[in-house]
Amino acid sequence: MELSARYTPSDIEEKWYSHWEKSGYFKSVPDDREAFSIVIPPPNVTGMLHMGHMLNNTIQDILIRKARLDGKNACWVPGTDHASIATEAKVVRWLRDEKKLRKADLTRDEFMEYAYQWKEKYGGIILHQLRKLGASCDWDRTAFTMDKGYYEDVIRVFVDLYQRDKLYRGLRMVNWDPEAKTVLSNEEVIYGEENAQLFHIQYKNEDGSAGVVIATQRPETIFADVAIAVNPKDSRYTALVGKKVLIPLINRPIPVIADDYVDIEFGTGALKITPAHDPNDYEVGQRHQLEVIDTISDEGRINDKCAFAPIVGLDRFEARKQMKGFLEENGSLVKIEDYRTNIGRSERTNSVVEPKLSLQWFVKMSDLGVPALKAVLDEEVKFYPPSFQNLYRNWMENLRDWCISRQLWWGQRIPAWYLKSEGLSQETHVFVALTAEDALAQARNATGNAQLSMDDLRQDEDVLDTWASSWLWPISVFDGFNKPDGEINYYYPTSVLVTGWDIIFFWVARMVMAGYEFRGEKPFQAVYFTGMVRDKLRRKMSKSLGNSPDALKLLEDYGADGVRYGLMSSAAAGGDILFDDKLCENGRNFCNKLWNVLRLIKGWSVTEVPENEEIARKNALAVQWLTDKFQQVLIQAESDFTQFRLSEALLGLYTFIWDDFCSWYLEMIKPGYEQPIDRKTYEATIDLLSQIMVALHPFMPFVTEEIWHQLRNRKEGDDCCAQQYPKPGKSDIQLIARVEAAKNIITGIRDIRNQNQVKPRDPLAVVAQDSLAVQELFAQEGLQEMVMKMAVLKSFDCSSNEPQNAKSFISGTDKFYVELNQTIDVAAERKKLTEELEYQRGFIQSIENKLSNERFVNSAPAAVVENERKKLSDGQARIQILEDSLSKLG
RNA sequence: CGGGCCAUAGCUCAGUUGGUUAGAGCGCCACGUUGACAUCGUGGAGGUCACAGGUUCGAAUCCCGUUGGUCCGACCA
Repeated sequence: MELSARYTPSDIEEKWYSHWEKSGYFKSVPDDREAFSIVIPPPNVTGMLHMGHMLNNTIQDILIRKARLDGKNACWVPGTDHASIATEAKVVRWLRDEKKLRKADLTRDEFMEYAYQWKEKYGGIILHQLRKLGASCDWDRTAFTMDKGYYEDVIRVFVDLYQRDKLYRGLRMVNWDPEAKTVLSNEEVIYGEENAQLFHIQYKNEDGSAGVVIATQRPETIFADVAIAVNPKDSRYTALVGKKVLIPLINRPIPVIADDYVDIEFGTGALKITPAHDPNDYEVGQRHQLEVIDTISDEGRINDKCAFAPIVGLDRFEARKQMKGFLEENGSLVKIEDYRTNIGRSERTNSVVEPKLSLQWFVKMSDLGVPALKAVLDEEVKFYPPSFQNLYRNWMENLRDWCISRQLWWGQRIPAWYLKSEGLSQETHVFVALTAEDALAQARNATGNAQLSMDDLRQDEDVLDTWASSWLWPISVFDGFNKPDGEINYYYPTSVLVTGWDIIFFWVARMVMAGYEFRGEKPFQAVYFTGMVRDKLRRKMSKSLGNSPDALKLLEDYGADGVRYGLMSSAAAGGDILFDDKLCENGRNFCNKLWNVLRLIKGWSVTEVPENEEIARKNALAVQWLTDKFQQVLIQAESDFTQFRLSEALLGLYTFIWDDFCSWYLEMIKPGYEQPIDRKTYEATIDLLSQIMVALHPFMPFVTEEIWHQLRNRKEGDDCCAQQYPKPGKSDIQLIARVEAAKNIITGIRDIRNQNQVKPRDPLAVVAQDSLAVQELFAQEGLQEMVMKMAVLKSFDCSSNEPQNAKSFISGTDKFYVELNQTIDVAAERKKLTEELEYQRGFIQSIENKLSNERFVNSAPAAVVENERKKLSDGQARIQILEDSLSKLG
C-alpha cells in the first residue's frame, strides 16, 4: 500500500484508541505484579478540556504508559468532581433556559433530580475529550464525588470527625458571596488591588460640638456602627474616651472606646467599629462586649436593621453612591480621598465578598496539619520540584480552621439535625448522625422525650464544600472506607499525584491530611507539580481574556501526539509554559519525520547479500554504533523518568531519533538510488526502529503504535503499547567515541564544501595528515567507508605529504586536507588560521594557569587534573598544526 | 510589611553532587530540491550566565548584599 507523503493523525488516532480500549490494556485488577496507580485530579464536572488539563493529563498518561511498559500493574483512575457552586449555577441556568423553571419553585429533591439529569447529559464531556488526547485511563473505574458510595463516605467522615471533636459548628466571621448566596473558604477569595474612595465623616458630640472624624471606604455601613475606637496612647482623643458621639443622619449615640488595635498613624486615628461587617471590628466588639447590628442581607442589600430608611432595600454599592449625597447635604462629609485597596472577590462569581457573621461548620485544622506537614518535610511525600515544600510549609504553619459548609443544594447535605422547636440559628441541640433515625434517637435521648418524631426535627439545609469531598479522592475511589482491607491495600498509597501548584492548598495539603487521618498513611508517594499554561505574553489563560486556544481544535490541527510533544517539550516540572502553537508544530513535524522514516524503509528492496564488502563493513559499523548509542540514551531516559524529568527524557529521545537515527544512521546505511539493502542491515534497522517506537510510546502513543504495526505484520495482541520497555544493556564507549570523531571529520569536510561552494554531490578527495591517532581511528572496521559515504568522497588517504590546492581543517588533534580545484585565497586563509590560533592559545593559557597552580594539582581529583593535562596536550598539538600551516602559507 | 521562586543566546528554556572558554528548540544568515521528509537537508553566526562582594585550587552552580521580575501570605479605617 502506498503511504501518503505526510503523516495524517486523524486517519489513525481513533482507530488505535478504540483498539487499545477494546483490548482491555487500560484495565487494572490487583494481581501479583507491582502496582503503579494514579488518581486523576478530578476535573470539574462542568468543565471542558483546556490547556491545563491537556498538560496535566499528558503527564499522567506518560507516567502510566511507561509503568505499563515496565511491566507494572498500571491503574489510572479517572473521574470528575461535582463542583458545587459552579455546577449549581449551571443547573439553575439550564433549568431557567431549557425547562422554564426557577429554583425557588422546586423542592430540594426535585432540584437534585434535575441536577443529576444535567450531570448525566453534560457531565461526561471532558472525560470523552481526554480520550482524544490518548489518556489511558481505566474507564471502568470512572468515579464522581457525588456517586452514591462516595456520598456516603463523605457523610461518614463528617460524622466521624464530629464525634472525635475535630469538627464543629460555630458563629464566625466568614467570607460571604452575595451572588451565590453562600459562604466561601479563605482559599476561594481572590484579592486584588482596586480603586476605592475613603470617606472622611464627622461624628459630632452629643452637645453638637465637633466630635471626631473617621475615615471609611464603606459609608453605607455607618448605621451598623456601635462605637468609635481610638488608640489609648493617642493624646488627641484622650478627652473623648468614655464620651459618646452621634452617628450622622440618625444621631444615634455610640461610645468612644480605647483599643490598641487602632493605628494612630492611619487615616484620622479614629476608627468606626462595625462588628457585623468587618472581621477586625468584630474582634474589637467582642473585647468590649458591644452589640452586633447586621444591616446587610444575604443578597448584599441594605436590610431593615438599618435605621436610615432612604437606603433600605438598596444594593450595598448603590447605597454607597447615595450616601455621598446624604452626607454632603447633612454637612457630615469632610472630604473624599481616592484610595487603592485590596478587594476580595469570589473565585466563582467574581462578586465582592462580604464579611459576614454566620453560623457555619468548620474542620479543626491544627491536629490534621501536623502529620501532613511532617510527611512533606521528611520527604515521605516527595515534591517535584522540591521547591514547593516551602510554599507548602508556609501555609501549613499558618493553618486556619476550614469552613466546609456551603449554602447550596448541590453537594453532600450536612448530616446534622436540629429541633424544630428551636429557632433558626438559635439551636442549642445539634444531632450529627449517619441517618435521620440515628439523629432522632439521639434527640429523644438528649431531650428525654420519647415522643419526639421525625417531624420535630429538621436537617441542616446546607451542603459540604466540594473540597471536603475531593480530599477523600485517593481513598474513596478504591472504596477504602467501605472495604479498608480490599483492593485499596494494593493501590494505596498511589504512586504519584500530578496537579497544578495553584491547588496545593485546596487539594494536595488536604488529601495528605485525609490520608493520615483516615488511613494512617500518605495518599501518594510523590507529587508532580505542573506549571500554569500561559500565553506568549505570560498571561494566565482565561475565558475572559479569550487567550486560550481551543483544545480540541489543536488536537485536530496538530494531532494528539503533536500537541503532547508541544506541551511536554517545554514543561519542566513546576515551570510555567508560555504556550505557542509553534510548540505543537514542532511536535507535528516530529511525527512527520517519523512517518517519513517509515516511508524510506518501506521503500527499500532487500537482497540477501550485501553488494560488496565495503558496504557490509560500513553497515555493520552503523548498526553496532546505533545500538550502542541507543543503550546510552535509554540509561539517560531511565534516570530522567525516575527523577520525573519528563521533558528531558523526551528531548533525549527526540535528539537521538532526529539526529543520530535519521541524520546519521539512516544516511550511513541508505542504499544508492533504486539500490537494494542487505537483509541483515534491513532487519536490524526494523528491530531498532521498533524498539525506539516502544521507547517513545509513552510520549507519543498514536504515531508509535501506527509505525510499530507498519514495520512488520504483527500478531494479534502484539501491540506497541503492550511491549516491554527496552532495558538498557552494555555499550562500547570507545566505538561510540570513534564514530563521534568520524562525525566531526565529516562535518569539517562539509563545512569546507559549503564555504567553497562545492556541490553536495561532487565527490572530493581528502587526505589525512598521517599520525598514530588517525591510524588508530581508521583501524576501526567500516569507518573509512562510512566517512567516504557521508562526506561524499572519491578518495581518502593517509599521507605525510601535503596536497596542493587544498584547504585544511583540524578535527581533534589531527589535520585534514580537502583538495579543491580552486586557487586558495592566502590572505583569507591566514586570517582564519590566525583567529583559530588565538583562540587555541587562550584556551591552553587558561589550562596552564590551572596546572601551574600547585593547590589545584594537589587538591583537585586526579581525574580532573588528568583531563586538564589531556586538554593541554591536545591544545598544544592543535597549535603546532596551526603554526605549521601558517608558516607554509608564507 | 513578611516569605517563596526566578534572572543564562533575539525569544522560550535546559544546565543533575562546584571541574572543557556554557547547551537545546524556535528565530536569524548562507547554500541546497528528480533522491523518505521544504512539516526537509548541510553549514554558520549569536552569551562578561542581572550587578557587586565572599567561600574555593576552581563558581552559571554554594554564601551574602543590590537591582529587576513574579507569586504567596498578613495588614488594609
